[in-house]
Amino acid sequence: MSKLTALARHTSSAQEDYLKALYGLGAVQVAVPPSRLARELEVSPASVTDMLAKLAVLGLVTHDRAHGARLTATGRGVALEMVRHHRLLEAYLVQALGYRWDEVHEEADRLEHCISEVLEQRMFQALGAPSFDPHGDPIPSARGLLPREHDRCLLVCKAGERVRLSRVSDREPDKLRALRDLGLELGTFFEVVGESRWEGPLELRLKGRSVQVPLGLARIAFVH
Amino acid sequence: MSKLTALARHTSSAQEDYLKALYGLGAVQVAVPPSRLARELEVSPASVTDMLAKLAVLGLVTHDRAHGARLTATGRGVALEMVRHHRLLEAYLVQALGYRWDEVHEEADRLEHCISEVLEQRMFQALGAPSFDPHGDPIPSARGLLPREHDRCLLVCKAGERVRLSRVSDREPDKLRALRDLGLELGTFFEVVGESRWEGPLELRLKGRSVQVPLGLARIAFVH
DNA sequence: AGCGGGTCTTAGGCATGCCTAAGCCGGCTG
DNA sequence: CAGCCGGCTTAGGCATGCCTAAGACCCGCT
Repeated sequence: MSKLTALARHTSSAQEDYLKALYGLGAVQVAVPPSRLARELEVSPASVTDMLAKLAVLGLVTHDRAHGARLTATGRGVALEMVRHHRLLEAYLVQALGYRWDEVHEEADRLEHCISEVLEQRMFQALGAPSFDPHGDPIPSARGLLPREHDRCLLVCKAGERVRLSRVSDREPDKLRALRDLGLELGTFFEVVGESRWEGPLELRLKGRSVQVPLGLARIAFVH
Repeated sequence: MSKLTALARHTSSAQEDYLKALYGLGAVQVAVPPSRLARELEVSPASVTDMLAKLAVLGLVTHDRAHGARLTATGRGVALEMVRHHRLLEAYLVQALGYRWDEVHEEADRLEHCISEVLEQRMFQALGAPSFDPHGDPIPSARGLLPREHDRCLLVCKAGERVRLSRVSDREPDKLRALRDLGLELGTFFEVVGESRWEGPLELRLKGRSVQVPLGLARIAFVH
């Protein structure tokens, strides 16, 4: 099917962005309101209406006013291909070319639209068939299956919990840099010493040191 | 200047294609007729007129009806950046990801427009500052300087010459495959046993074997 | 039930990059 | 010297993807 979609498809990079965003907003399970998509992609609601109409004609989404937009099986396939490209690229840039985890998102966002299936394969093999990207997000397999993760946001952890950093949002480079500066990398083991109270920072004990984590950083960090 | 152009610029990938093509057609030294460019890019002459007008407004080309189009210093800079991206990508795909020399051109043509200067740098370093791409074309330095080559087309070699394959055109994958199948790789040493006569094949002696090279292949091969 | 407000869509426009068709222009040839 | 032919440009159109402004629609609240 990967080959079929690749042949049957002439998706533009804008279309791919919409599909990927829909996937990220959960449009496989639930209908996503256009306004949500517009905010996500930073375009006007009118543009979303336009594009959803086009994607519907292509059979990539279903769309009715009452509920919003949902991905079809085909649309989900294209979206997953983009997600796979994105995460694989992030992994490759970090592991093969020495990028830091806060540098890769933007680069991957551009490249994900223009790599071939061959290049995807070669990177995948060069990395030894990785399962996760540098932010701890799972890399979908070629068949589109995602290993499911059961992590929780650092924000909801209770004092006394001993956990490991399993995943971070890849969106905000500056926050990623800040987390690393605090000593938090993927896999870092630590104890939650103090929960957040009155929107104050969390306190962690990490390699013997005490670390204060502001709310905005805890929000993008996930543990298990 | 590399940084200046990168900032001052918002060149589209179409514009970059025109500039690169102009560079390839020698528009640094001589004026290139629009028809030549149209053929090269496989677009209509009218499209070329349109685009040249836009590029002229941006100060990237000069263009008058009498002579044709020439690159300005800035336009040459952008073109060279694309050439550098293209050749570096080709080198990277071959050396780091196991591509064959006939597989890289198309991939590089897409990627050259969307890699950052950072990625360019990292690939360059990962390869150990290479001077040539897998087809023997020189990789322009960041400052835009080209090591100049003095090779000759295999077609004009005389019987008895002992030479080394130094460069091949990267355009036609099937011809590249055929050359490799004949045992001709970059650096391969051989003797020209028989020149082409009446448009027949050349005959080479290569590692003790006698090899027939059709005209169409000899045309894209260069030696020194 | 009626109104208000937010959401979604329609209508009309703009920029990019391509096309075809038609006109212009200049140089070569009869 | 005139006419023709090929190359270049202009004019007008189309598709994509975005926008703003204005209308339609729905839901909840009074």
